[in-house]
Amino acid sequence: MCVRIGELSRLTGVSVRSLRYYEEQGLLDPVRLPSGYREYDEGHVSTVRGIRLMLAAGLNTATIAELLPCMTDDGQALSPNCSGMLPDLHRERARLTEAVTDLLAARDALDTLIATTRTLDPPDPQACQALARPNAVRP
Amino acid sequence: MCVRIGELSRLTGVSVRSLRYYEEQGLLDPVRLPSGYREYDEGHVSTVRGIRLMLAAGLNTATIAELLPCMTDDGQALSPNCSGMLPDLHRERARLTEAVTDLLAARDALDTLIATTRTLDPPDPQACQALARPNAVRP
DNA sequence: CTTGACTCTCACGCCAATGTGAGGGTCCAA
DNA sequence: TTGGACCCTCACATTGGCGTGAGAGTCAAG
Repeated sequence: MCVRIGELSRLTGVSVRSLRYYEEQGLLDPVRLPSGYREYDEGHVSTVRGIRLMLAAGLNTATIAELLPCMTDDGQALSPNCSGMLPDLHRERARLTEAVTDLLAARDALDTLIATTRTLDPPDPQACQALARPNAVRP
Repeated sequence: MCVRIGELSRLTGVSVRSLRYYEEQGLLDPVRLPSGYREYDEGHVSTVRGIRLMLAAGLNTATIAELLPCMTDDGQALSPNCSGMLPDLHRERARLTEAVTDLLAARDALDTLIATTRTLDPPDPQACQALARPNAVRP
């Protein structure tokens, strides 16, 4: 299987621009034809899927670049291939957990606002001038 | 209580630059002395804390600017002052929930990677070139 | 009055991933 | 051979929260 960048883009749903960017960041290295065209194979499809997964997890390209060499293509996706990357993975996991904690804390704050608002439910909604002025701040 | 920006920065642990930025974004409006100096009070301290909480939760300043006018300072937490914001609050709550879901999904993906790595535990650790690079983890 | 700490307002820089567009080659089918 | 689809390489723009520095004013202590 030999595809050029446009086809790989279609296969993966990732923009051509992003594919070139991943290459620039050392995440992909397609074969170059004499014309300068990039040529990819099935392995690259899996790699791109792995990249997207990790990006979605909030990892940056530098981290992904470290992890990729440790992964092998099992035909469907990438799976890790060496245990040395475990500390990195755990670190990233901790980061995600912390992010979740932050979000939940903020959501709790929102919930408090919502609950209190419901119980107060002021008889004079007009009292909140801010409703008329989108950008207004504390009066 | 009357503090200027440097002291507020010390009280909140937020940089002077950030405090000015929050003002620029409509999140704070300190009194201005004739000299042009900003002057803050205790209420601003709580406001800044609220801002940091929401920023940490991934809300942007525009959203925070919408929420802030509906809060009053009760010393520790912030409580709502108008019910007109309820739909917005619910919308933000939903967004936060979705963000949490996404992060958890990403974390699950990471967990899968971690679990697979553990079980594979390759017989040839040297195969992972990443381990030899400066930024690599545990030698 | 001087000095030094503090403050002010611009205004440019940075990061990260990606969009966008210019200007120009390549390939293939009609 | 031509035209249109595809590809190339720059290179600048974007978004948001903030760092940083220049040039200048303010203020209180010595």
